[in-house]
Amino acid sequence: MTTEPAGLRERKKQATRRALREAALRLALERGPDNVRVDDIAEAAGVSPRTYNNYFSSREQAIVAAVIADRGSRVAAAVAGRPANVGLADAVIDAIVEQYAEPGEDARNALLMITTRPALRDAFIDAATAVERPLAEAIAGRLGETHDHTPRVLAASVAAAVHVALERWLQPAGASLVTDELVVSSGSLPELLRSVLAPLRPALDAAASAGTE
Amino acid sequence: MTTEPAGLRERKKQATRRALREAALRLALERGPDNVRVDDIAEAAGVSPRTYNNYFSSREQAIVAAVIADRGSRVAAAVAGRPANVGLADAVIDAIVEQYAEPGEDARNALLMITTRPALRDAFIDAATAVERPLAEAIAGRLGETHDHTPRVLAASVAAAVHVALERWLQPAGASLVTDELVVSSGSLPELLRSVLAPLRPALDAAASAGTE
DNA sequence: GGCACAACATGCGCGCACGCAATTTTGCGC
DNA sequence: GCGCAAAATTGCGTGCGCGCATGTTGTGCC
Repeated sequence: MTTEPAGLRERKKQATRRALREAALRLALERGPDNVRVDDIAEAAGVSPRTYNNYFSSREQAIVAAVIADRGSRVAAAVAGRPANVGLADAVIDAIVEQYAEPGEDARNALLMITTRPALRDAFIDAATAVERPLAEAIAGRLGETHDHTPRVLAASVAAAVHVALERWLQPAGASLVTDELVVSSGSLPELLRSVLAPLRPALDAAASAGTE
Repeated sequence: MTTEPAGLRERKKQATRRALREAALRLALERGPDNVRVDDIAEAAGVSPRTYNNYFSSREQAIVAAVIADRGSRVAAAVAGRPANVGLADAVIDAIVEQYAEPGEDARNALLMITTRPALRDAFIDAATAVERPLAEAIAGRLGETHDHTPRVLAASVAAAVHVALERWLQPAGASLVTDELVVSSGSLPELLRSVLAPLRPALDAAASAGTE
């Protein structure tokens, strides 16, 4: 299903893409992100600097992409893989939390580097938008063929909530607004994710029950 | 309430900001957006080019800002202004639709220009994110003092839905050729907005009823 | 196999975004 | 008024994003 044989053309493209993002991350970790120019990444990946920008539209994107990789499709697969008797809300929320649970040791200090540089931090947060499209298709699969905007909107909302969670999570110590209250940047990411996704539960449930009626 | 007297400092800043965005839009309409450099905008507004980037982080942002202006605070005000007996969902949805109903003749051909240039189109769509923060506060005001993430998440979801609507609205209908001009594919924007916001209704209602319990 | 075409890689050039440090303006207490 | 600290403006320099024109490589059709 997900195994497209694909032509030589497509395979080379994917190879170049992964070569670029891995080179970007490796160099950034070795010398620090500020001491890596686009030219260096391109050279390390064996392509011209101009070609780099055919794959990534910013320097930060490549570094972040190496950490995120294909989180989008993994989330989509996780949603699709949940048994049919669990509700849509649980399927989606569990899939998100599961895929954002941080794994490897190597990814951990990559994240450490990312969170310290504002530009990288922003790119990382924005990358959450990438789940929207695959997630929308997975949701559509569970809702049956509704050809309105519901799956897109739900997926976009979930992505937006994740966005909020990541912002909160990476916030150094926000200068609070009018009411300064003890806002602890707080607990684990999974916990935070469940917390921000909770308000969307009614919308997910409603869409699911509307689909099965 | 919203009328901060503000010091001279803040007033001059706002004046500069509006001078910049209005100059940007005017020049873009006069000569076409591709024939306007940031230096021109800065000069027309009477500031240095470097200062321009203290206010707007891209050339397109200023042009788009002139059309959007303070839609964020207008939406927030509209939400806050709805009588207390109408539900949160209706308050929010009506406020959004109302503020996105296109008014002036001048704004109309500005939109025409924006929709044709991809860079401007993207900037315009992304600008919908600006409603998030004011809307969150307005929602928080209606929900009473819940100090969890609910208002933020709901506002972000609404913004995301608007995002989807704008994408759909400005999409040149699939892989269309470059031949068209001003093709607004599907129905009216208000209609589209109500359609994409409908799936979020349960979430808004649930938050409201949880607040009043 | 060869040929026409489409997709991709590359070089060039132009503006642009932004960090940094120096300079001017604003707000405030005296 | 006076002076001083915070904030805003400005110039400069550097690297970057991308449109365009051109060379190169994979793909479908006969």
